[in-house]
Amino acid sequence: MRYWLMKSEPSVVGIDHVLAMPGQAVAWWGVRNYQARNFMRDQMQVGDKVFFYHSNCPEPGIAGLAVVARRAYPDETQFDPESHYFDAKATRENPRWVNVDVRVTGKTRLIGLAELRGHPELAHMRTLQRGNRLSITPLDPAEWRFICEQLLGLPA
DNA sequence: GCCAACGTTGGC
DNA sequence: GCCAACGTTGGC
Repeated sequence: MRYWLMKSEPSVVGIDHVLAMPGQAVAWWGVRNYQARNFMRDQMQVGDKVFFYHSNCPEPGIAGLAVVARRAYPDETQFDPESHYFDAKATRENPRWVNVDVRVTGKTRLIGLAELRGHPELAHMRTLQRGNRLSITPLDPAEWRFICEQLLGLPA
């Protein structure tokens, strides 16, 4: 079981959008970075725990809890010529991009970036590192536990 | 809108 | 394989 932080832009898919979906689950489409893709393809398992992070918005930060609900499978948007995420080099036989499904299990209070940065226990979180742009990053179990227990008052 | 940081592309 | 040019991310 692994722990992840996954970024989404709330103007595209925010946590409230996902909560309104059937099963409160969504395909994590649109990832076009190889490192992030490889995390989904090679490491993410059903049941892995996820912080749902809102990025590129007025209040960036952790907005909710989620789990991986389906293992990686081809991202449909790569095959759609109308999509911004279309990839001419991807084929059904040889897909290049994958996504997992993520199911939101609950909203949390918003833990903003400044607050996250303020805790020495989280100093090594990948998302907080200077220049980091990865939209999917692994978390240490200790980091997960700290955020759940100390910042959210929830059992980890 | 700015811009730092990083990733990708493509000529050589 | 190098690396300059360009594109993207994402906080501010």
